[in-house]
This record gives sequence, structure tokens and C-alpha cells, in this order.
Amino acid sequence: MIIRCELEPGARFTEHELVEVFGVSRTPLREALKILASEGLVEMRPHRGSTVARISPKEIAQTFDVLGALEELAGPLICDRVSNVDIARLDQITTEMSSKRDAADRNSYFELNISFHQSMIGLSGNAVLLNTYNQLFAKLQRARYMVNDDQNRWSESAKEHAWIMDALRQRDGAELSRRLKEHNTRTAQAILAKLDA
Amino acid sequence: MIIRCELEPGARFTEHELVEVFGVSRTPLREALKILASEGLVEMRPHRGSTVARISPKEIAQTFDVLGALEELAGPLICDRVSNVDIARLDQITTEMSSKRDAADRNSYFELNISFHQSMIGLSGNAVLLNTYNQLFAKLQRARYMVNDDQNRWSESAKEHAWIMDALRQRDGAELSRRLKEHNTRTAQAILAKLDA
DNA sequence: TCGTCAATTATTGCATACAAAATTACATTG
DNA sequence: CAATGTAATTTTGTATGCAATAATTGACGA
Repeated sequence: MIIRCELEPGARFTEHELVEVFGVSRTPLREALKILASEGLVEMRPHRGSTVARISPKEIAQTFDVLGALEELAGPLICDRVSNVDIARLDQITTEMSSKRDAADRNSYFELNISFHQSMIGLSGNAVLLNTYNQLFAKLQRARYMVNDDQNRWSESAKEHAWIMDALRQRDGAELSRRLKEHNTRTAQAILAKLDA
Repeated sequence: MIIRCELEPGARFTEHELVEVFGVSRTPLREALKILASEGLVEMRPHRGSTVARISPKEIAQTFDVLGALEELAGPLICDRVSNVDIARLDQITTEMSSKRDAADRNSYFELNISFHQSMIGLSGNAVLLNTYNQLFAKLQRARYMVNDDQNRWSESAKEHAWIMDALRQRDGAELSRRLKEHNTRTAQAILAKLDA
């Protein structure tokens, strides 16, 4: 609900309120809340109610920067290990993305986009890297939902994905790094620009 | 206790056991456990007892790789913002490290080492980067405790810190990146070699 | 009108108890 | 002896209640 912005950033709530919303008692609710707090999605301030963590443009930009660095690390690792089957799977994801884009099916498109990036980074074979990447990517998902980026950006993004896949097919690690990073930068700019407006 | 290896990696325990150890009830204990699990320090397997997460040489190596990428990102950011006061503070930490090293005060030395690296990355001004870095660094702390690296490595490490500080003083971002990464690689090798033996 | 202090209320922290789920041990059968 | 089903035990998931803490309100005095 937080990631999908069904709970607005900054929204304040008490444990009691959530108990009524979810129909569970405070014990499991608190356990969940503490985890969300440790992940930075919720801020708990004892006796003042918890709040859905706000996410500032600055934090979004910083998160993109870190993701960029991780993608840069991943590039050569991926090219060292990627198989033709892996490439085929990624191709399939991009194909499905196109169809979801044409159908303007936003939720499915977003999920496939996550899938594309996480599958890509997963090919690095570095589980710590993938884990770190996923956590940060998830936090940005909120920003994506907020700006609801337009079809224009979606089609640009598709071209960039194809461009990335070309580097992957050539097993050119350094080039893959550059293209991943470039895609990352453009996505960041698109989201931050929309957020300004 | 986990980070200091006072709880052995792989050790199994039930909630009931920990309740007796810590003298609290299951409710707050479970909240703590869930957080540790979400941070990857504990693995919870329902009805089979939880275990202290094991940390493999492979995972250590992968973590160092990610830290290296983060340091690479940090280098230029740091040099863009660092003040003379900041540099003086870092110098002071290295001085204190030397004295703790001479006194063979392992715990203090480790804490100062954490302080040095985290202060350095903090100078990047990127809070997300610092946060990510800290989490990964903390997980490696366990490995440091395990291998209890020797005075030999400590003195090498001190030289590398001085070498890093030189690049910082010259505000050479690219060079700072390289030296941070080199230090990272050497530390990783030292720890992994010791772990083998 | 402002500030201070006390009383009230809201909110949380923790302990306990019960129920459900899964594992383990054990007996029975082929 | 292996395999399977069942009972007993372990372990966990959740609900509830009480106590403690902090925030808020209101009254009183300067």
C-alpha cells in the first residue's frame, strides 16, 4: 500500500487505527510496522503516532545515483556469465512490456519493468548486489507511481531497453555498464522533472 | 552479539531460549528478531527455530565488491564538498587509530576504523549512499571479528589510510575513488586469506 | 495575554495466555 | 526393514490486558 501510494507519504496513523483497518491485533501489526520502519518505509515516533515516510526529490535523486553505481558494477559481471537462455528470457520480458504499454496496463507494465531490471542485475551472480539493488529499486517504485510517467517516456524507455540488450548480446561489459547508467540517468530526469510539475 | 560473534554463526535457538537469556517476554523479543531477520542477521524458519545467519566467504567477497562500487561513486562527490575541517577530523581519527593499534586495543581500533570509513562516505552528502554503505559495512564487521586480523595488516592499513587522505587533500576525486577501491580490495584479500586458514 | 503546572488522555511497551501449525517420535503394517 | 499414519511435543502466531510513558488539555496565577 505504501509503495503503491495507496497510503500517502507523510500520512499519520496510530497502531489502533491500523488494527481496525486490517482486522488484526496489535501484536502482529507491530511486528510488521517495525520491519517497515527498519526498511525506511515507515517512521515510528513513540507516542506521536507513526507516519508513512516522505520521499523527497533529493532522496530520489540520491537513490538513482546509488542504483547507477550498482548497475555499473553489474555490467561486466553480467556479461561474464550471461547465457543465450538468459538473453531470451529478457527479450521476452521486453516483448511483454510492449504489449502492456500498448494496452496502457500500468500495473503490469510496472511489474515487468521491475522484472527486467532485477533479472538483469541478478545475472551478475552477486546476491548481495541484487539484494541491495532490489531494496533501493522498491523505494523508487513509489516515486514511479506518484509521477505516473507518460506513454512518451514509456516508448523512450523501451528503446533504451533494446539498446541495453544489444550491448548484452555482444557481451560488452563496459558498454553494458554505460548503457545501464545512461538509462538510469534518463529515467531519473524524467521522474524528477514530472515531480517538479 | 551477532556482529561481535558472541553468538556463533549458524547457532540455532528458539524464542523461548532467548526469552530466558534476555529476561524479556516473547513480544518485544519477536519484534527484535523480525528486524534482525529483515536485516539478514538472523534466519527465521517457523517451527524449526531461528538461526544466526551464516556468512560465507563468497558472501563476504560479494559484499566487498558492492562496497567498492559505492566507494567509487563516493570519491568525486566527497572531493566536491570536503572542507579543511572535515579533513582535520579524519586526520584525528587516523591518529587515534595509531595509538589504539600500539595499545593493541582491538575493540577501540575497530570502532575507529568504522568511524573513519563512515565519516569518509558521509562526506559525499548522499544520505542514501551512506545508509547503504553502513548496512553492508556492519555485516562485514562480523567477518573482521572472526579473523581478528593481525598487527601486520593493521599497519598496512594505516599506510593505505594515509595514502587515501593524500588524495582527499588534493581534492582529486578520481584518484580518491581508485585508492578507496584499492584499500577495499586489499582488506578483502587479507580477510578472505585469513578465513581460509 | 502568556507561561507554568497539574490532570487527563492518547499512545505505546510488555507480559501472558490460548490456539494453531509443524515437527518429531513412535507404533503399526506390509 | 522400510514406509506410513498417528499421537505427542515443540514451536510459533495472535489476541488481550495492564502498566508506563509522553503528549495534550485546561486551569490558575502573574
